[in-house]
Amino acid sequence: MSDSSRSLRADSRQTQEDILAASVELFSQKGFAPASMRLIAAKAGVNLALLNYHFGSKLNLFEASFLHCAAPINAERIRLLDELESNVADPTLEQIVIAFVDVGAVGDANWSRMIARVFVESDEISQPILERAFRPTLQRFKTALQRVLPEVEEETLEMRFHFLVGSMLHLIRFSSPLKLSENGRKNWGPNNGLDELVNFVVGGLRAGGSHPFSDRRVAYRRLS
Amino acid sequence: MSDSSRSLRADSRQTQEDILAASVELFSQKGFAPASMRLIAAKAGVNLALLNYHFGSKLNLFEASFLHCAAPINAERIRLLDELESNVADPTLEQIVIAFVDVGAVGDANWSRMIARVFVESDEISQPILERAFRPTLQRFKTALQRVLPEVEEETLEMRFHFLVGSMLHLIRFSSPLKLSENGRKNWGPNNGLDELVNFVVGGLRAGGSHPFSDRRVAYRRLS
DNA sequence: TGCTACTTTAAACAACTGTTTAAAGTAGTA
DNA sequence: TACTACTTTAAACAGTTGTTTAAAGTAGCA
Repeated sequence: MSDSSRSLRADSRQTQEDILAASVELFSQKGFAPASMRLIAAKAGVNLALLNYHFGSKLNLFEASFLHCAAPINAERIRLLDELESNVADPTLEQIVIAFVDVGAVGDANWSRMIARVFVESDEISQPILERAFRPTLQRFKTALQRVLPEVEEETLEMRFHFLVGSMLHLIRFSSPLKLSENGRKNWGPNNGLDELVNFVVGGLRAGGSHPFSDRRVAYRRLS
Repeated sequence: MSDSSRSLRADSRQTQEDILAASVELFSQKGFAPASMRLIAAKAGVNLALLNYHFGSKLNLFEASFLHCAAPINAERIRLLDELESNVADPTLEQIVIAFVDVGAVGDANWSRMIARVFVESDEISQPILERAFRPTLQRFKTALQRVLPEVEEETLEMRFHFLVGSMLHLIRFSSPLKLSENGRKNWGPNNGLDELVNFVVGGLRAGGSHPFSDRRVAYRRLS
């Protein structure tokens, strides 16, 4: 069973790769429910039953598709952070953010869209998958961020990291923002808006505000 | 047909309200596809055929559910902004952001989750619905933001507004961030993290960085 | 060649999907 | 009471869903 020279012929591996490529494309574009097994099988050019034969169930296939994209992306993130910390005396906040956010270089555009998709599936599907896949990476970056932002409280930093992820996922989800004017789509410039994203989240992570929102809101509402 | 005293008895209106309440709850929690018409009908306590009778199709019901939540929320946003601009000589960036972000006071928690859900459905479903419902509100706030942030270029500001929306949706989607440590969920403090969100996006909107990302990345990558 | 383990196939399964239909029910009007 | 317009109901429609099954196919080994 574990003898790799006898089991797993070349055809089987190729089949599994074809299935994964097709499912990543369809899951990332349509989401879990609308991407049917038959659609995936057709796009992969394989028999329908092979999906269940090789991956067990649709949910397993979804998780496998996610890990197929998330693992190399997170590995690259860690690699960039390692490289940064071993080569530079004092990594800047910007450099750390870039190492986390610039995931487009790994795989194709569908890979990051696949990850973004998992974040918005219903909790039963996404929660267990996400926590296992991302905790180590998030922990590493949190530590790195704490070093360059010692003045930010730990809980505040975690939330700001959370917002960073939200901005990034939103950028991945939409190739362009909801258009504000009538005349078509805006030009996103170079890097698909990544440079603007970095500026934004660096500003957010560094934000100084510490007044509790509730006080300000009360004060503001009393104006009227 | 437009005679309101004859058509639309009380029972019919009640039925439609029950259907809308149930569909908002199920659509917001499960998304479009997994929330079946039968599930919605059961939760509303009405006959299955009434959903199509009153709303035409599932997609129409989805759109109606969205508008049921989005319209009052956007109205409240505009109202707060109007109030702000007519009562205060120079509204601060923080006040404008709060007027946009503090949507929890309208309806219940499902309302904002319903809106967040539409943003992550597939493009065919969400794109036309979103643009029509949000363009006026986004335009108004964009103008208000431009006034307090004259130093930020228009396109940059639009993108930063885009990231603001992403952070907000992410906060709505997750009641708590992916936990970074083993010991359960973090405490989100008062206002469900809204105060932290405001600090973060205000910092991001004010961010000074204007160096193009591509240059920095090249420089950074050459370090290794 | 016969044997074994693995892979692929077409067909079928039961359950569920959104939607429609025709009939029954309801209430106000003439 | 008969008439009208509107609402509700149970049942059925045709199509799709994920998954399973039994048979056929394939390749390496004795």
